Parts: sequence; C-alpha cells; structure tokens
Amino acid sequence: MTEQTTRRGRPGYDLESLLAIAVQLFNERGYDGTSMEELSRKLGITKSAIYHHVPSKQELLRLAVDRALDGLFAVTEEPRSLEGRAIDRLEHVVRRSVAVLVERLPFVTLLLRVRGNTKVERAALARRREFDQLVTDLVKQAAADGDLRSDIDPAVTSRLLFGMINSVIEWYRPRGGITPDALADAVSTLAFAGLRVD
Amino acid sequence: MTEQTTRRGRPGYDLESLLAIAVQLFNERGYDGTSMEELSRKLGITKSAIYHHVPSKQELLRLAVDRALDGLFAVTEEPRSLEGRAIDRLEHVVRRSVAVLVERLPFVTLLLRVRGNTKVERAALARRREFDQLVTDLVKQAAADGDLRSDIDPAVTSRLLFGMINSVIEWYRPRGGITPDALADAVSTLAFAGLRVD
DNA sequence: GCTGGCTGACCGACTGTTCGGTTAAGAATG
DNA sequence: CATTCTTAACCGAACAGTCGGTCAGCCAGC
Repeated sequence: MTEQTTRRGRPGYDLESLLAIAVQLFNERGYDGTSMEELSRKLGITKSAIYHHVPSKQELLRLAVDRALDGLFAVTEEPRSLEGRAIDRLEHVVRRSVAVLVERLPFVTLLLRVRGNTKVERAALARRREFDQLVTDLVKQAAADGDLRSDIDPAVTSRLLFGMINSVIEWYRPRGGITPDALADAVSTLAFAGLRVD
Repeated sequence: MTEQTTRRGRPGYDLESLLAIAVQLFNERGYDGTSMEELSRKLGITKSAIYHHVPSKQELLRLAVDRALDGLFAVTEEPRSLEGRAIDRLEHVVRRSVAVLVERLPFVTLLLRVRGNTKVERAALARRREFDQLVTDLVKQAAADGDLRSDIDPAVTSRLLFGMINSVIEWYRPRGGITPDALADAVSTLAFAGLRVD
C-alpha cells in the first residue's frame, strides 16, 4: 500500500481495512496528534474519501475502543472466569486478558491511551472503569479466601497487576520473540510467584 | 487561582507556576489535545502572555519531561544503585523509582505519555530508552547471579517490572490513601515475592 | 448503465506564534 | 505618605497555517 498523490483508482478500502490503518496511525502519533490529512496520505486517498466510509474521526475512535473493550469483557464472561475458586478465576482472567491484549493489540493500545476529551472518550473510560471494577472484585474475593497475601491492599494489588498487564502494549510486538502463551506465563508467574528465588 | 475573562492585573506567574499548571492540563487532556488558548484560560491570562515566560509550547513539554528524566537518572546514580549485589541494587532502583514517580508525578506522567511526533519528544524517548537499558542490564545481572528466576527472560522481566511501576501514574493520587513508602513496599513485594500464599 | 468510491474546492473554526503597545507592581525618592 | 520611575508581565490584533468536515461532480469497476 504505497502513499501516492493525485491518484485515480480504487485502493478498495472497506471499513475494516481503513480502521486498521487509522488505529495504527493513532497509536503512533496519538489520536489528537493525528490529522485526517495525515491519515489520508497514509491510506493513499483524499481526506474527503475517508468520509465515505466513516462519518467522523471520532467514529473511528469509537469503533476501535469498543473492539478492545468487547474483547476484555468477553474474558470476564468465560466459564473459567465465573466458576471455581477466586484465585483460579483471577489467574484465568489475567492470562486471558494478556491474550486479548495481544490479539487485539492496536485496539487495546488505543483504548489505554484515551484521555477523556470527548463523549466517545468518556464513554470508553466509563466502560473501562466497569472492567476494572470486575477485576478488583475478583482480587478482593481471592484475598478474602486467604489465597492472596494480605499485606498489600487488594485494590492496590488489582491496580498494580493490571497496570503490569496493560504495560505490555508499550513493548509487545507480534514478531518480537515471545509468544502470547509465553507472555501470559511470564505475567502470571511474575504476579503470583514473584521474581526472587530463595 | 480563578479562571476569569477580560481581566487586568497580574496573577504573577513565574515559569515554575506556569509550568505546573501547563503540565496538569497536558496530563488531563493530552499534550496535543491541549491548546495554548485553553492553557491561557486555565491560567487566567491571555495566550500571548504565556510567551513572555516560554518561547513555545514545546519548551513547556521539554522542561517537564527533562524534570522527570533527571529524577529517574538520579536514582541510578545513588550509591545503593551502584554498589552491592545486583538483586539488592535492583530492589533499590525499584523502590526509588517509585519514590521519584510519586514525587514528580505530573512530570513523569507526561513523560510516559510522550509519543514521538517532534524533536523534543523524540529526544525524551531516546533518553527514556537509555534509562530502560540501565535497568535491563541490572535485571540481567541479577539473573546471571542466580538471584532471579530463570524461567522468565530478563528483558521481559525488566519490561513487566517497570511496566508495573510506570502504571502507577494512572491511578496514584497524593492524598489517595496510600503513602509513597507503602506503595514502594507493595510494588517491591509483588514483584519479588509475588501475590500467592502457599 | 449503474453504483458507490473517490476527487477537488471549499468552509468555519481553531492552532501556535508574533509584535507593538499598555500597565501593574514594586522600588526609589523627597 | 505621595509621587515618579522602571520594567517585566501582560494585552489585543493579527498572522499563516491547519483542523475536521461538506458537497457537487467525476469515474472505476462490475
């Protein structure tokens, strides 16, 4: 897909392919730091042609963050997230969240960088807070069961734990030398067993 | 400090007080999502008055991120970061990084959200990579000493560990119920000893 | 021929910054 | 204490460029 000027012809974008490139650019330059002109250059079509596919820049953002959030919420609805001892459910949610993060990397990346300047962004943040709450509840339950150390507040635990998971967006690359499974293992091991050997 | 319109009189900003408010707003709305007009309204002075204090919007950013980076690099130069067994040095760097993060929260927050669109941003990212490299080297040394578990790649360890530390910017609040020391404890404990009780 | 994907010209609003001018506030003076 | 001076902090107007978006028309591809 070469960037060209003053061209005629149809690259043949659909919403999906256009969205993918938009999200990539939003992640590179920031949503607010990316103009539609810039996106059009990347796409090799004019700015106005973008509006054939989507009604607004915000709609691109909304589509992307919803995709990320849908993936994360789906994790919390899996049977192994719902049944069994809380610590096991928590481990499952951790592993599966890493998997979703990896699988929907561009979308989750964009989601995690949302600020809250517009309605779309604030809606995404609200939905994110819901997810965070589900996870925190699970951590609290595992702590109440006596399966998590009690010297760290469960709310802090939850935040640090998911902070670590979310930080993966900053460096994980699909061909970067670690498989999604190995990554999920590393996260889970670090979190539950710690780094030190005694 | 009230936002007002069409006012005369001198709120009496200096660079420091102006920078503090700018950084706060940059963190709320994103650097690119914050206009100088908006900043001027928050300050209660005109947009052009800002330029008495700083030559450009980018300079505000540069001042802020340098402050964050200076703090972090200072940690790596402390005696306890330089002398002794690698695992102990690592723990010290971890605890002190948390402390710097908390102490310089607005500046570090802004730093961690830099994208790379401008020279200032790219310089900050380059410096950040230097810091990351120092930390990764330390992790590798501790692993080579046999003090860190060997089933997680040291580079991955380093990233997850500092990913977790850096995630604190997203939720830590100075009056939020956890002291900097308790936070450093929590991070260190989670990282080195893990969450599970056996 | 038809449809929908695209273009170029355009819009109003906003962006970061400049520049000549004003003035608030503090210091100095009698 | 009142007045004058000084200067840094501020103002308003303006600038060139950019922003997201609109719309009538063209045309690629089936």
